[in-house]
Parts: sequence; C-alpha cells; structure tokens
Amino acid sequence: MKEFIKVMKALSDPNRVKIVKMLQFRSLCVCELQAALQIAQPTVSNHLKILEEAGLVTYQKSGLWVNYSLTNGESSPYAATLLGSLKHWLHEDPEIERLIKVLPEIRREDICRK
Amino acid sequence: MKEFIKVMKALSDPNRVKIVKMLQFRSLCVCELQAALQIAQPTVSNHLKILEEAGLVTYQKSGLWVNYSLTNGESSPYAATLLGSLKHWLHEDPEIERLIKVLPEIRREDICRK
DNA sequence: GTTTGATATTGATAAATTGAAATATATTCT
DNA sequence: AGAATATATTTCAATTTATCAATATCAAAC
Repeated sequence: MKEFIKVMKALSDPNRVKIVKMLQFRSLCVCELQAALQIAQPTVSNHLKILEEAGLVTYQKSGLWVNYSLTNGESSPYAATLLGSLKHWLHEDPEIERLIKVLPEIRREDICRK
Repeated sequence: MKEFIKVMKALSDPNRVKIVKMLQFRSLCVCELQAALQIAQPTVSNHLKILEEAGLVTYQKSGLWVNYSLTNGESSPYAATLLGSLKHWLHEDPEIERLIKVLPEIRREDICRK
C-alpha cells in the first residue's frame, strides 16, 4: 500500500508530472529542468527526489551534471504502469505542449555555464 | 492536467484506496464504509466526495441510504484506467485483505438501524 | 589546494490536506 | 407536522506539502 501511495503522491503535483512528460523525450539535468519549469533549483531537486523514491525516475552522474531519466519500471510495478499510461496522456495539455515545444531550445551548455 | 491531478490526489490517501477496493466487490452505503474503516462518518462522506469529483465513484440514492459504487469510467479516462489497474493491485495488501474478509459480515441492517 | 559551478540539503513559511466535533439537510415513519 | 435516522456540510486543529533563501557538498579546472 505504502509503495502505491508513494507513486500516486509523486504524480499528484503538476510540476512533477511536467518533469515526467519532459523526460519522455530525453534525459535532462537539474538546471535544464529548472530553466523549463521556472522554479527554484532546490525545488526541482526536491521534486526529483520524490519521483526517484517512487521509482519513477533514476539518475546518472556525469561529472558535475546529474542526468535524470525515466526508469524502466523495474523497481515498482505501479510506477511502470503509470509511466506507460503517461506516454499517451496529457499530450494536448497546453502547459505540456508549451514545455515540449521549448525543450529542444534548452541546452545545458547555454544555461549552466557562465 | 487538472483532471489528471484530481484522480491522482484522490488515490493518494490510504482510506480512499480502501474504499475503492471495497467497492470492487459490491456497492456500499456510507455507514457500511464507516463501520469497515472505523473512522468518523463525516470523514467518510468527505472522502467519497473527493472520489466522486475525480470520476472514480458514483452514487444512487435509495431512500435514506446512499449507495456508492465505482464508475464505469465514462467521466474520466484517467479514472477508468486507474480503476482497471486497481482491480489487480493491492490484492495481497494485509489491510485490504482484512477489509475484504470482514466485508460480507458488514450489513447496513445490523449497523445503521437502531 | 583553491576556485568554480552544478546539485543537494537545511530551515522557514504559506498553503493544502486529513480528521473529528458540531451542525445542517433530507427522507421516512408516525 | 413532528420524530427518527442516514448522509452532507461546516468549522477547526494537527499534520503534511510546496516553495524559496541560505548553505553545504562534490567534482572539475586551474
């Protein structure tokens, strides 16, 4: 039950859903997500932690960057199913559409490096 | 997005998930749910309202009683999918198992009428 | 080793959520 | 109409959550 609730709660926040939808296209680092969502960096990190503990996302460190991506759902069957459904859902949501549209223009080289 | 979040939030509470799992077996009135969950009646009513607004449950008035049941998912594709998945999920959860076990013994005639 | 830059953690605060007690509504029965 | 009863609504306290500012961590470059 606890595991199920964790997944549901993780997907009960619009910003976290947006993160998942963006990660469907490619893996992203924290600063790229921050630039897309326009919220504070610690807030992004916190959301990612909640998504990770629910088994929805995973990360890979690459030097100074941390690349987040969707899991294959090994850790949680609930996460796996929801991630599968979310591939088809919210495609025509205006906020999601806008995010996906600007996603190609968001590159860590332009954002993070000074 | 809002509609999706509503469904996720509705299923983010253990008591509401328990209600859904019980309604998989038969429709139930508020006092039966209250007896099973052992929480205050207004709390049950409130949970039911949240589930209803998410498109997960519906009700039918029958005299003094209000019979709640699961929707067929017409109102929300998200609710429909989640209800479908929940049929297979949480079967072996100890709390759910206990509830399903006592469900046949819970009859409104024995509980509500004085 | 010191600096730089990306990310994580901590602390504080406002908003949302859960649950219960009190009250209101509505239907049935007398 | 009035009483009884099942459910809904309101109100409030306790807890949780989302967010940001400040700080800490940690890897890379100099």
